[in-house]
Amino acid sequence: MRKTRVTLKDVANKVGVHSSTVSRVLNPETRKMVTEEIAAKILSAATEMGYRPNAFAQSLKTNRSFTVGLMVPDLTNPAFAPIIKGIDNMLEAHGYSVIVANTYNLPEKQQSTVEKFRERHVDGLIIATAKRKDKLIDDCRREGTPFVQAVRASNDTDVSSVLSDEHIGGNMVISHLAQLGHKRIAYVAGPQLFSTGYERYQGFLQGMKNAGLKPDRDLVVFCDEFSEEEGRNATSKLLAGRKKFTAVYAGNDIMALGVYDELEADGIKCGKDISVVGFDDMPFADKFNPPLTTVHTPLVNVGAEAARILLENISDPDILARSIKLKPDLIVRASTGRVK
Amino acid sequence: MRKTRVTLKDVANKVGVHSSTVSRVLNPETRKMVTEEIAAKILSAATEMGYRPNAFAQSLKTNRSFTVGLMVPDLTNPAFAPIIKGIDNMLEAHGYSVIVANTYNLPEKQQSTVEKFRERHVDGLIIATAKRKDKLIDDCRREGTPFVQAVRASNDTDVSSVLSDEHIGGNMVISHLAQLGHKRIAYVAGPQLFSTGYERYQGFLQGMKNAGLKPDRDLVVFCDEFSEEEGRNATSKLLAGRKKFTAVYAGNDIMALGVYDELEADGIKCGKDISVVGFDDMPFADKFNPPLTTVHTPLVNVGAEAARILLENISDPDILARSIKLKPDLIVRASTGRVK
DNA sequence: ATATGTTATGCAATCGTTTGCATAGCTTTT
DNA sequence: AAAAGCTATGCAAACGATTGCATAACATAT
Repeated sequence: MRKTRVTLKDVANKVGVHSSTVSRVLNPETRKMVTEEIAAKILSAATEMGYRPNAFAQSLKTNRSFTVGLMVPDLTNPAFAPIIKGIDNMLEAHGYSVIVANTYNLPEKQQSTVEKFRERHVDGLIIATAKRKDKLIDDCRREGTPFVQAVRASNDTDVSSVLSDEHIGGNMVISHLAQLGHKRIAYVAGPQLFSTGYERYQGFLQGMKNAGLKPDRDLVVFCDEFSEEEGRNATSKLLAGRKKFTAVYAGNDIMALGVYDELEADGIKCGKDISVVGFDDMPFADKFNPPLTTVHTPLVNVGAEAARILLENISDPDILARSIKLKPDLIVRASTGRVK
Repeated sequence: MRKTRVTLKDVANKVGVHSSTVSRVLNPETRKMVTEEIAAKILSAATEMGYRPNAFAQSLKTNRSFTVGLMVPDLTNPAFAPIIKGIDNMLEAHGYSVIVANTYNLPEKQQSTVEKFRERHVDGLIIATAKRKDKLIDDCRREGTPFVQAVRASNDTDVSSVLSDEHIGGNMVISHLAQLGHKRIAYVAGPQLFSTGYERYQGFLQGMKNAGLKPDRDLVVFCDEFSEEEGRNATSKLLAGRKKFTAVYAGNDIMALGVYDELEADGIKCGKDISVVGFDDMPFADKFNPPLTTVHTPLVNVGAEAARILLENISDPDILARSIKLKPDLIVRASTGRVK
């Protein structure tokens, strides 16, 4: 029951010096100010007594918490795990801790989360919840705490962000499908109020153009969320329409799963009768039935880069905003095939 | 650029009272000590000025951080997402923030993480990394910070834990398989140094006994980690052996995926030729090929209960340790079928 | 009118660090 | 040997909140 933690003063008393001297020794930057012999004595006493600095006291004095806040919509979405991993690994290596919060796409939740983070004086924020137009981002900018957007970004040009290049992804998908002979390609679009939903749709349009295909308005369905259910709904709408299609390209892998479901329910074999493509390459996308052809976005790297930029921004608050788009890859699996 | 945060003193000056009065008003417990009229004035001034308490200063004084540390082996494992969600939701509702750390099953990492948490003076710990015999748990117990184990637990009886009831799970699986006519059931065991690996194996043995079946030593393979690769290796060993088997029960879903791979590679149809069962019911287990019959462990609840117990333990440190085992369910899908 | 009790507020110490400044104890210069 | 210059350490004031104690101000009892 050693409830009483060892403090600077304890160490100081033991060695017979003043606590400020101990502080200087324990801080690498100021270590050289004190006589080597004494420093050594202090160091050994500190480790022997098991001294650990009190992070509160330090932070209170220095106004740095070595803590960053991370906002994600819902970490039950498996695509976020690799992102968090990338963030965590990068930050941890620099002595930072990460506080995670789910916001479930609820504005109030987002607001309260930012306030919580402010109270805890996080040194920076990573925001993976932004809408294309987001008051929250304005607030954050005004407030002054360094932050970077990851995965999704608002339209603001003067804030840093790390995304995957959704346009290129779209191009790759369509050119792949076109090569397989597909012409009538349906698009199941994610929510357009998120950059992912919007940009991927733009990528689809551009890809069609580049492939010399004309997107059919009746073969595009917009969804309200990136969910299986919305994927199913969209697909049933497509099936109910009178327009034929030979391939479905979905706004993300989870929606693609919904597409699978609804097609199968209609007796249609995914990958044989109709090709399906997703986006993200979420974990286990290769295990689905059939294994899903999808755009692999380097999720771990998105996280890591976001963290890196944030660190730069923390150490130099006046650095200019940077936007990074990471190149995705097309992963061809069994859900796409030559048009019948 | 409002870098300067509003402090208690600022509010006090504005209203013309002392900062201690403001403190009392802002703290619900002591609000009644001050005249209503003044309290109202302070309250409105505080909100108007946008006062937010400085968490460090508070924590320094009160020795409470309203922060808890969470250690997981690897949050890339999709099974952990729901657990974290359960934890986060519960703690958040009580004003706590969660700091997550991956330890990748590395003892040094675990050690350094606990130290980091100590520095940050977390009010409690949730540990999902424990081995059956774990020095770390001893350390934590000695140290005195409240903690609870989740998912996995050490053998210690006097520490709290929240697990799923692995034995019952095993029974359900075996009785299901027996009912389908399976007698020669192989077991791909997870690492025995984790309670999950060990208890599930015990559950398998017990289930066999209850079903009047004799486990065949040659049909049990022990793996070093809960990974697809180990699942594959184990399966190839089983296939190489001369003993026939009609079903494979794996220590968790991820290993079951490895089993799938290796069986398919051998031209064996999972669910038809050989039945396969997993454990956990990880997200998207219903999307695999074939959809996986598995033991559903209530992951969100495991997290939530762990958090609840921790909260109790924080508010009353002398409370006695509690161990909760949540009842799992068998989810029958297409990976199991009548024996051929 | 004085003594007593009650209550609302202020004072000041404290939590454990960090850090600018003062100073004691040297060394070096002249 | 006195003056000047270093350097290593200590002193004490922060940081922003909480809280036991003192006290001013008023109400009540005698």
